[in-house]
Amino acid sequence: MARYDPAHKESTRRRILETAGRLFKHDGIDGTGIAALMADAGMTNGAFYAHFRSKEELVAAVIAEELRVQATAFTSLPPGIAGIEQLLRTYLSVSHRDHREAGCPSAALLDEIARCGDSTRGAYSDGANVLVQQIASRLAPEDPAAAHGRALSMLALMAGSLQLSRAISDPRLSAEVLEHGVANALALACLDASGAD
Amino acid sequence: MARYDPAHKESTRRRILETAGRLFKHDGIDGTGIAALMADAGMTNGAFYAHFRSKEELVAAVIAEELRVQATAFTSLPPGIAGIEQLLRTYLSVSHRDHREAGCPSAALLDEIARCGDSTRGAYSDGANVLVQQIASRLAPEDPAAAHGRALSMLALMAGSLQLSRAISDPRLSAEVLEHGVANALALACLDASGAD
DNA sequence: TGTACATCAGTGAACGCGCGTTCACTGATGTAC
DNA sequence: TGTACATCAGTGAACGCGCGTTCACTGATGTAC
Repeated sequence: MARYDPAHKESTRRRILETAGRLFKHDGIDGTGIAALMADAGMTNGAFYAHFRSKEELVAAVIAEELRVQATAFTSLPPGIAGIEQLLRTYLSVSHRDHREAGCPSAALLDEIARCGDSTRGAYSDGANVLVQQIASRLAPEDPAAAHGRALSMLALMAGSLQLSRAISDPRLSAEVLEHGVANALALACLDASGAD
Repeated sequence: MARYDPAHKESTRRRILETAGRLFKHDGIDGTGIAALMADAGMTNGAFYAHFRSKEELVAAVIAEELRVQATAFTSLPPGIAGIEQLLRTYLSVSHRDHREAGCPSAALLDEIARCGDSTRGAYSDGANVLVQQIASRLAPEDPAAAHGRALSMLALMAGSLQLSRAISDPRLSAEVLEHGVANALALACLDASGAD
C-alpha cells in the first residue's frame, strides 16, 4: 500500500533542517533562498513544500532544532563550574568566530530572530529558556533560581561578544573582545548570589 | 553658474541617511529595498544614485553615522559612574526594546553587520572603538587602558541583552533579561581592575 | 527689472535577476495477486 | 517468482513580485546679460 519507508521522508526533512541551519547562520535568514537551500540539500525547489508549509514554518523548526542541539551538547560538558569554563573557552574562540555556519544560532541570528513572527520567537524563547536553566544549574546546583539572572546575562554576554568580534574588522580589537569576554563571563559566573544581581 | 545651494544636496543626503538608519534598524539591511527607502524619504528610486554609488556604500555610511550619533549622545550623560548607570537604565529599558528603529544600531544590526563587506565592518570597527574608549574613560578616568576589557564586555552585554529581550517572546523572561542586564553590567562596571579581567 | 540659458537634483520606466510559492508531472518503490 | 499497480517523494517550469541599478528625461533654480 504505502510506498517508501516513512524513515526516508523523515531523513530528508532532517537534511533540509540541517542544511537550512548552516545556510541561515552563514548568509542570514533573509539571505537564504528556498531554491539555493534545496539545491544545497541535493533536491529541487518544489520538493520543499512536501516537508514544510512555508519558509516561516521552516525558520521556526530550524531555530527549535538548533537550540535543541545546543542543549544536548551542554549536557556532555564536564560537571560543575569547570564545564562552564570549558564552554566559555570554546564558545569565545577564534575558530567559533570564524565559522558562523557551524556555530551558535543565537550569535548568528539573534537580531533577525527578533524581527520574526510569533512562531519563530516562541521557538527561540523556549529553547533559550532551556539553556538558561542548564547554565543556572551549573552556577548554583543547590538553588538554580538564585543564579537565573546571572545565567541570562552570561548568555547575553556570550552571544554579544561573539557577534561583536565578528562585526569588528580590526583583528586586534576582535581578539580582545573574545579574551575579555571569557574573563568577564567567568567573573559573572563566580559572582556570589548576594551581589549586585 | 551653479544651480541649487550645495546645502540642499547635503540635506537630502542626510535625509536619506536618517531614513535608511531607521528602516535598516526596523526591517534589517537585507529587508530594506532602495525603492521603499527612497519613497519613505520622499523621493523616487532613481535619485538614490545621485547620492550614493551603491547600497553597500550607503550601508557603510549609515553605520558610521549611527555610531557617531551615539558617541555624541554619550558625551551629554552625567559625569562619572552615574552617567553609566543612567545609560544602562535607558539602554536596557522596555521602550528601547520596543522601538528598534530609533535605538542602538549594534543591537538592531550586529549580526547583519558581521556578514557585510570590509567597508561596513571597518566603519563599525572604528565607531565601536570610539564608544569603548568613552566607556573605559568613565570606568577608570585615571587609567582608561585598564578598563578597556571591561568596556568591551559591557558593550557586548548591553547589545546582547537588548537583542535577547527582543527575540524572546515570553514577556516575563524578556523583562528579566533587561533587569538583570542592568544589574550585571553595573557589577561589571564596578569590578576592580585587579579582578578577573 | 526681464529674459535666455546652463546646471543638475530628482523622475520614473526599464534591465536582468532571484525571491517564495504552485502545480502538473515523473518515476522509484513496495505491495497485492 | 513475476507482473500490474497504487503511492507519493521529488522534478522543474511557471506565477507575480520586488530587488539593485541604469538612463534618457524633466523642470526648478540661480546666474548672466
